[in-house]
Amino acid sequence: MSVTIYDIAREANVGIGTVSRVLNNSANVTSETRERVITVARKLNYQPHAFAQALARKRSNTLSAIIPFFTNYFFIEVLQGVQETLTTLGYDLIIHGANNKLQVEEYLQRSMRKGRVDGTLLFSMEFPEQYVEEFYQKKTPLVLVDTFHPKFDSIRVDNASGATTATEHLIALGHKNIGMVNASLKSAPARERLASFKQTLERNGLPVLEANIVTSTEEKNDGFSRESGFRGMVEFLERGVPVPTAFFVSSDIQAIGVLAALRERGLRVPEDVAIVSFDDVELAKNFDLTTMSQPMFKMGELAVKKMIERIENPNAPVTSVNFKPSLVVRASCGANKKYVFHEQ
Amino acid sequence: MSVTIYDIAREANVGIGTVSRVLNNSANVTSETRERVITVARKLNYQPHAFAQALARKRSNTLSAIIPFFTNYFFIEVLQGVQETLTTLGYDLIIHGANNKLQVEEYLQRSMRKGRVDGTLLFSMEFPEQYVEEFYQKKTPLVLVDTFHPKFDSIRVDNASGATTATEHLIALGHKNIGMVNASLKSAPARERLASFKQTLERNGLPVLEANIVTSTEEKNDGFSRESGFRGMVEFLERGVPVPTAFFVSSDIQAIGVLAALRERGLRVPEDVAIVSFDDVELAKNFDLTTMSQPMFKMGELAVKKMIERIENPNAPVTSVNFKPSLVVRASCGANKKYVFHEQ
DNA sequence: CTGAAAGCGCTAACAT
DNA sequence: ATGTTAGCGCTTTCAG
Repeated sequence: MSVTIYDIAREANVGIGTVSRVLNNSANVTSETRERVITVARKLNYQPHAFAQALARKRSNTLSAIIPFFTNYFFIEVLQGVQETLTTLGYDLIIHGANNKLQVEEYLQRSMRKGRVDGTLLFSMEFPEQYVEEFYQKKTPLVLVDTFHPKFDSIRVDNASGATTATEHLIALGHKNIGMVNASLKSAPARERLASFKQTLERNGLPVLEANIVTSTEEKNDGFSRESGFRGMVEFLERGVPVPTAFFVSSDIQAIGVLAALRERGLRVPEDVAIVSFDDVELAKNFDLTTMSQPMFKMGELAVKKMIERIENPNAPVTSVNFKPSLVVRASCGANKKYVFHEQ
Repeated sequence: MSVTIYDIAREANVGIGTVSRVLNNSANVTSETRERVITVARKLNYQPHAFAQALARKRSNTLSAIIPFFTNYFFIEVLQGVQETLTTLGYDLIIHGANNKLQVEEYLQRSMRKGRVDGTLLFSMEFPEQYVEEFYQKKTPLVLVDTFHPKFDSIRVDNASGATTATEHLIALGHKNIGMVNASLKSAPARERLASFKQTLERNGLPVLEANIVTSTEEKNDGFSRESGFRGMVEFLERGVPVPTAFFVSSDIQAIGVLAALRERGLRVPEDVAIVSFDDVELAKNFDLTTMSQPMFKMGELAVKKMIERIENPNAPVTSVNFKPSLVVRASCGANKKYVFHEQ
């Protein structure tokens, strides 16, 4: 069988209490006995039994993350931040991939299961209203990532700020007629990005033409997809209205579709049409997309920090932090001389 | 505090043993008392304490997966299969993202930590030789996914079969001069795909021209990247040799780069150059790539099944299953009339 | 400073 | 059929 503190205690001629004390670095142990215990533990290659610890400590040192398994991999990068941070803190991460609301609820249920996890992270999906009271009352540690609810801690991207920056960049480049290719309005980020886009236009004395805005009606991934961008732009071009000299696109993945549609029509990027998108996922680099970059890894790190704080202080006031995306200028906006990678 | 079997026992006027028995569906309980216990448990909203169970059962019902966090997301799809299957079996999944060998070793160490997990899944990375003995001796359940070691169970893609099918498809389409864009030879799949490509050519009486083979020397992700494909094809075109009428590309992601390089040179796909790639990740669909499809979700499912079998029978002979990829014909090979999506 | 003992919540062997 | 008891491995009083 595997080695326990009893084995160490026997071998080191001490009580198990002492062994536990040195293993946990708690005070009041002679450096002499401490040494002895440590030596024996190392010699025996002792490994603490996580569950026994969890049971005795009433704390599992593990978190769960409920993530959408279908998305554009934005969350994967955030998850990486979560996971690395957790590792340095000695926590483990259980993941639950959810593809629909039902599964989210099921996993939320599990999270309530006493003792299993110390807290849960919910990614990019709405927290179901019917669980609000329960989580709130029981003070189950919960941190929302890329989603929001006033009663729980959350970490988000400042869509308003990002859309504003993107639009202003296009305006600064001299564009007067700017369009937008948006995802489905079912998605909160899509709504927020649209609103700020319009406001920025107005604030700069530019007309807001509904004819220049295309909104996805696709179900899949709320229209944050390449096909959605492609079809959106194709439909737009068929409207026969004058083509704006620039477009703000609500995600990189859509922008890639937009690029294809534009090229099919013989329009060059950025010479004929400038593009600024949103997210800065790995692919954006490949397509030389100017885009609003989100500090995904950092968001993951912060999510963990918030969670730890919440676990340690269940009654602290709810916090919500918004990360302001930063503009990454590549070729698609035309600020640089380069052509867009795949359109050369 | 939360409700325990003691609470249920008291309320239902039975012993905790009985409560445990009905909760575990073990035999020998009057249906009358069973009813009573169940009713009380439900009324009290009893939730078993996972760690206490794990401690008593000496089984945690959780697995860990060590995954590369940087790859082309092939593993994400496999992971989804793993996760869903696990959920239906009542298992939990702890993930460890590793970006280098050191981290793999660290997580492997953790896996040995008694009691924490019942087994571990290692994805797409080599199992370090120095751990072989230890894992083998201790019979720590281990299943390798998309990687191989003779001493442990593994689930892989049959690269030889896939490369053969891909090459034969091109030959069947009438191509006589076929090139290959490969990833780094550091990667076993790349080596295997190359070998079968050559063999298939020979077997069909076609010449194997080294000048028609481009091999990536990129470190990052072993050359399985868009940039790698792009640069590879650009370099090839600069060699000035006659351009083959078809290419087998070792991954979808590289093929996307190849497409860009070809188009830059004014070569159309599939009219001037036909392409067949490998993987069938989400993007392949978007680019209308004819490719070798791997049943990723199924591989995940099977990995879990193998793991369960291994846990239940630690001494069973080691198994290794190879999934034969199947050809998915889209536009890039020219078998269909359609043009390649982004090149229209 | 340290040993002994009492749990943590549950399972399983042992009685009855 | 069901109650009782002894652990599972560890933490944490409580004495001394």
